[in-house]
Amino acid sequence: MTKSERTKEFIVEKAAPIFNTKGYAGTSLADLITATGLTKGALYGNFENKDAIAIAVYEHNIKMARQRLDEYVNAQTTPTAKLLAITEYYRNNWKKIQERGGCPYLNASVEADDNVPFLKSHVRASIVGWAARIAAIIDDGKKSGEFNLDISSDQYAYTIITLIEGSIMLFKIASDPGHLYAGLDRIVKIINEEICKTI
Amino acid sequence: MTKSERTKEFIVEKAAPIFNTKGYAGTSLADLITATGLTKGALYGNFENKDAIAIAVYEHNIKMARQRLDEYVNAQTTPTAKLLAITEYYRNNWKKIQERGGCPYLNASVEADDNVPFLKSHVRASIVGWAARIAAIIDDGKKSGEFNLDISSDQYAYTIITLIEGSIMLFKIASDPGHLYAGLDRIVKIINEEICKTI
DNA sequence: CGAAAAATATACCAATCGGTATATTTTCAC
DNA sequence: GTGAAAATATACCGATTGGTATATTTTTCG
Repeated sequence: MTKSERTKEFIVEKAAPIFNTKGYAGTSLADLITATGLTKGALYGNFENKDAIAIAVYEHNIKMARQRLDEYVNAQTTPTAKLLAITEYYRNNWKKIQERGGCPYLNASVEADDNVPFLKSHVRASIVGWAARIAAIIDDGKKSGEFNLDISSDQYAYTIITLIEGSIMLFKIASDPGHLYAGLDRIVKIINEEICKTI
Repeated sequence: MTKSERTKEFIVEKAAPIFNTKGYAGTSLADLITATGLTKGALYGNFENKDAIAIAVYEHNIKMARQRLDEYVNAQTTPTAKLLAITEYYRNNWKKIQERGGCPYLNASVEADDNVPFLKSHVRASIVGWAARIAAIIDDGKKSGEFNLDISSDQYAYTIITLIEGSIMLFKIASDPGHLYAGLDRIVKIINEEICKTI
């Protein structure tokens, strides 16, 4: 790993929580200089401009979120347990999520869709990717005979995301994890009553 | 209505879509000057500062959203029909919601919670108010014998909001009303299977 | 109509914005 | 160790930021 690569990574890591809490429009180069302890020259020597940093930070935030979630999911073997693990991840990590400024998918979605066009395609793609991973678990469950064959994997993947993001919004603004728990309970209910085969 | 009151209202109306699309941090005074056709003097003669305009705009956006939703709800007589009317409102108005820059609750929630502290209390209060109105409908349904007595009105109110906001997020970023429809369908299912008495 | 008051426009302010050109330092291969 | 190259720091740029002081216009009321 070259010096440049290491510095790039360092900048992204330091900038990540700033962008996720203050948003793209709310984050200034001065914020990044303070957070990294570097100078403008170092930032512009490693990234073309602020937009490029924002994109790298978003991809980093998503990658980290995916990794953390995967740790939970991959620790399970059955599709049912994997789906439930997603809810467990959020149940056990709401405090860290709050500290990090919330869900990067939600934050970036809301800011990017009208206001930060260069991020929109990245956000869109990352959410499609997330849904695809959940849908793949559901597909596995269908193949293994654990899940109902007559449900749409894609549809249920998006329902799970809807409930996660909607409840994170309420949880964040109310500073009450109860809202998050309620959303997760609803997901568990759907897994048990609709996704899993109820013989 | 004094001149000042009329001008204040005029400013708020013109500024409303700007703030809802570009966000607080993304909206500049220059934007407001362009949108209103007024000058800086007129803006600062009617509002103390940009924050005051943002608050007035948020309250206006919420008031309008509530009015539009109330038109749907109040057109119905039974609690069941009133709850379903909420979903119908979103089903019929997704295009306008998209044009206006999305749901002001969602937009303001996500931006305010870390970044725009002076708005946070307003957003929080308005969401609590919204949930209370939905909960009141559910309470009516309990009294009339239409709804199950053993469900939490508050809990179901927040579940409805969770599904609306989560699906608006997906709908906006994917530019696909199908995500919104799916969320609304889920609400209808919950109304029919859990809120309404199933004798 | 005329004068006081209210409202709006204009001109200005310091601070900050993102970005660049250049000087200096650090790194790395030989 | 040395010299070229890469990386970082410094100093600067014009544009824009939110905000204010003052001049001008418009409204209101007797």
